[in-house]
Amino acid sequence: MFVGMPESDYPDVRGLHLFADMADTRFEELMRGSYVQNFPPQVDLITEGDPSDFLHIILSGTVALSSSWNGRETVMATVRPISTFILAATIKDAPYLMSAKTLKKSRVALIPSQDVRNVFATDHGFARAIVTELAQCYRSVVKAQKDLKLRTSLERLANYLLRQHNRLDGATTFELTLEKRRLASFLGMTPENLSRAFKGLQAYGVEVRGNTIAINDRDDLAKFAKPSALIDDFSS
Amino acid sequence: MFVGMPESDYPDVRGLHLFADMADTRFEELMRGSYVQNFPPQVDLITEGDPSDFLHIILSGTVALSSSWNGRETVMATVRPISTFILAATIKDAPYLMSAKTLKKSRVALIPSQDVRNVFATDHGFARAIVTELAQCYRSVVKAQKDLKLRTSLERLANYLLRQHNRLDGATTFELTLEKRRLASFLGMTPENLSRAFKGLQAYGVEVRGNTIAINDRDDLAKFAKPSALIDDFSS
DNA sequence: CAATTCCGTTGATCCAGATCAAAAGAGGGG
DNA sequence: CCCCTCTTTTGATCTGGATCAACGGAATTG
Repeated sequence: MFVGMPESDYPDVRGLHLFADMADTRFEELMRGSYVQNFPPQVDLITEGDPSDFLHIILSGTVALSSSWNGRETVMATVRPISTFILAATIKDAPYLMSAKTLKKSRVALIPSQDVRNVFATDHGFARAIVTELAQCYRSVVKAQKDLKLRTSLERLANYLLRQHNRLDGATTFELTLEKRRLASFLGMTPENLSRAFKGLQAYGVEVRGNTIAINDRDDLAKFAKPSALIDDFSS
Repeated sequence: MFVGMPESDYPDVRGLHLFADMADTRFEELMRGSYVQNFPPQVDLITEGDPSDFLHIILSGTVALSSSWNGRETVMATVRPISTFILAATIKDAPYLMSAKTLKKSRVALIPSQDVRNVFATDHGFARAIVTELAQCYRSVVKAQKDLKLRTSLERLANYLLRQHNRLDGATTFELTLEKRRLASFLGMTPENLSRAFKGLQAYGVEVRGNTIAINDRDDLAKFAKPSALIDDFSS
C-alpha cells in the first residue's frame, strides 16, 4: 500500500471547506499519513457495520452510499467530488451506518480516522470546520426525510428534476447523473415505478430520451412540484 | 421577559454532555444571557422557516418536532429532558427546518444563538462537544431514514416497541409516551393504520390496553422485528 | 456478429396502506 | 353529571405503488 498522498492532490483537498483554516503543518501531517487510490466502478469501499478506519474524500468519480436490512437495500445518497463522506462515524469512532461503492472509476483519498480525531482534538479551526460540515450533513438528511415523509413518489421525482435542473443551471436539457435503477432506489421507489413516474410528468413538460431529460416548462413543473427552500435548497 | 437563568437550573444544564468541559466563567456567561420559561401543553415554540434565535434546552416535559409541506404535516422526532434541540440551525445561523411544540407542560431554557456561536468560536472544549452532539444527531437521522426506507409500517412499529421496551428495561409492560395519533405520524402512517398494526402484532404477543403495552414474548416479537444495531441502537 | 447479460419499459395483477364514514371511548369544563 | 370535543377504533372502499412476467434494447463478451 502506498502511504502518503501525492502532493499534486494537496490543493484539491486543501480547497475543501473542512481543511481551509487549518495550520499548514497540521494539514501536511494529516496528508502524509493518508493515501490516494484509484478504484474501478462497482467496488465496495465500505461495508456498513465495519469500524470506521478512514475518513474518505472523493476526488473524482461517483460513490453511492447505501444501506440494507433483512435482504432489502436502498440508496441513501450519492457523493460527488470534492467532498468527504462518513465524517460522523470517523469522529465518533463508531461503525459505519452505510456502505459505499464506486459507481464510476473514482479517485479516493483515505485519511486514517485516528489521525483525524487527533487533529480534531487539538486544532480549534479544524474542530469548527467539522461542526459546520456536520451541521450541513445533518440538515441535508433532515431535508431528505421530509422529502420522504411528506411527498408522493411523483412529487419527489419532480422536485429531484428541478434540483438537478438548478445545478446545471439554465439549459432546458440535462443528463441524469445516476443510473435509473439507482435513482429509483434513492427516491424510494421501484425502477418500474420510476419509469411510470417519468410518464406522469410528461403532462408537465418533462421529456425523457435515455438519460437526457428536457424540462420544457420549468414554471409548469414547479407549479406541480411546489419546491420548498426548507426541503430542496441544498445551500442552507 | 425575565433574563438570566435561575441558578437552580444550572446543574441540570451543566450536566449536559454539551456543556460538560466548558470553563465555568464561560458557562455562567452563557447562562446569564439566557432564560427559562414554563410552557403549557400545545404551545408552538418554533415555526419552521423562522430564523434560529435561540438554542433550546428541554428541562422537563415533552416537545415534538414536526414539519409540513403543501398542507401535509409529519412528526419528525420527539425531544425529552434533558437535551438540546435545533443545534444545527443555531450553529449555521440558518432557518429552522422543523417546528417545535410542547406536548405536555414543559420547562425550556433558551440560550441566544448569537451567544452560542460566540462561545463556540472561542472555546475549544465547547466546539468539540458540539461536534460529538451533532455527529450523534446526524447518525440518529440516518437511522430514522433507514427505518423508513427499509421497513414496512408493521416492522417499524414492532421495532419501536422493542426500543421503548429496552429503555424502560425489564418490565413486560410499559406506557406509551406518545399519543397514538402522534406516534402514527412519527412512524409514517395514519392513526387508523397504527390501530390495525397493533392488532397485527397480537400474533407476536403484544397486548394493548389504552396506553399500556404488554410485551409478553420479547423473543417472539424480536424474531419478527429483526432489530439491528445499525438502525435501532440509539447509543451508537 | 451471434450470444449473453443487464437495464429499462410496458402490461397485468396484487397488496399495503390511505381515505372515507361512523361508532365508541375518553377526558374536560361548565 | 351532562354536554361537547377529541381520540381511537372498526368497517368498507379506494389507490399508489409493489410485484410478477415478458419483451425490446443497449452494452459486453466470446
